[in-house]
Amino acid sequence: MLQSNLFYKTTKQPPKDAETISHKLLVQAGFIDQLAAGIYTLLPLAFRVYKKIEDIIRDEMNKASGQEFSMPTLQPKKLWQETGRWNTIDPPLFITKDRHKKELALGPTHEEVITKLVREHVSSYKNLPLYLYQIQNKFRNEMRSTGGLLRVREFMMKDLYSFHTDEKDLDKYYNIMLRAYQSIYKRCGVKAVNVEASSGSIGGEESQEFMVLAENGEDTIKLCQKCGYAGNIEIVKVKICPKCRAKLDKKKAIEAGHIFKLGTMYSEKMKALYKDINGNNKPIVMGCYGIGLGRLLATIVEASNDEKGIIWPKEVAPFQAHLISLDNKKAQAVYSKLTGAGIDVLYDDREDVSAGQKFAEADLIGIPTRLVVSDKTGDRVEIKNRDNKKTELISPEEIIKKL
RNA sequence: CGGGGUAUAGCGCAGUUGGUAGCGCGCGUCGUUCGGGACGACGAGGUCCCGGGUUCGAGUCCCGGUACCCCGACCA
Repeated sequence: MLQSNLFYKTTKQPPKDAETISHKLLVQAGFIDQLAAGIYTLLPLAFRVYKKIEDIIRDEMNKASGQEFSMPTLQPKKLWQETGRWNTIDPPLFITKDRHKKELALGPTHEEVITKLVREHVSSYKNLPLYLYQIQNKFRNEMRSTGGLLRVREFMMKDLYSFHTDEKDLDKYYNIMLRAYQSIYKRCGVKAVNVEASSGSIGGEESQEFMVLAENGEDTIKLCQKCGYAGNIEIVKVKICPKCRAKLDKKKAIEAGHIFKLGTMYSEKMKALYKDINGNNKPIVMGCYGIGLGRLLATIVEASNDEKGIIWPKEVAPFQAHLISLDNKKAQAVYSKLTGAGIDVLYDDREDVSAGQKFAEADLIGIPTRLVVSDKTGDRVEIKNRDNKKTELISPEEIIKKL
């Protein structure tokens, strides 16, 4: 990609209203644009990162036997009245009306829709277990949006729902999801701790949140340094670890994912039943597993930056390498070699921009590998990683091997 | 929804006692620069958030709205 064609714009000054580091950097580096409170456009740079995160999540869900599909955003009131959540869900629903004055909600989550679907398609224990997921826009009528992409009113979310004959089978799959989630955060380059949590208005029996330690976190967790136990302060009121009795540390964290054992609360209310081996009707046992993609993107920035800008972890970076040209004739040849080898390169081909500005922008954007071609580099290329200062002169062929 | 703030050029801001709007960045043209956000000259760019009111005159004072941000409660 030629940088002269890339739709982006960097600024020296952070936006006036930005408080969190991810909000500042994502705006300054030209990744996002605010449309209204809690509503953001993902510009091409951010969209590239978003797609990488989506691919990782999709890969992990598929490995865990999830089947991807897509449910509607518009959800009829009638369905939500079956669970009683039309009026009680918090944050409240975004409600709209069709031309016949029928009320519809913009989906904040899909327990109702999927339970309706599954009760029609599943009738026997032979149809279970079942794992379905989607990656789709969610709408939440929050009282207040905060911190740029950290809490918004419209966002992309992966939600997987699992259906089982009994609690034991749910427990088994819940642990598979737990590991899949840990793998997602690891691949996205952030350290997440899973903590015991309260289930909020989703409800259910047990839930765990995945917390990324960060100054700007809205949550506080209690962490045991000795045995690794962690819990949200919403439920852990004690000062001493319930597992090993060591002292608990309080830490600020961002909730980057949440998984729930729903049990039979939805299936009972909505009559989602299956016949067991003896021909008896039983409520389907359910679990749900959610992760917000935009929040994860911002969380990565919160966890990985320096005074100059963002430092993207390799697997989610918008480009593999940032080729900076201080000599276009030579750089063009390097660019052709790299793209010919299938490497995704952002090539700063601009001729009317100073070297200093190119470097400053490169640091701000945060692509992990920086390549420079100039009259000083001879027939080689200077390579430098975003997260350290060491530079090295190597041949284009060696770069292809390294990347 | 309760409390606190802000609103002036694309962005960040200044604007004195009420006298008809300016700075920095960015943008355009030209020239000089060219390895850490270069410099000069010229230039374009305004519903001073909206609606009323006071006044000879309102960015500025008064009243009423709206939007956005922060703290609280809730969430991925």
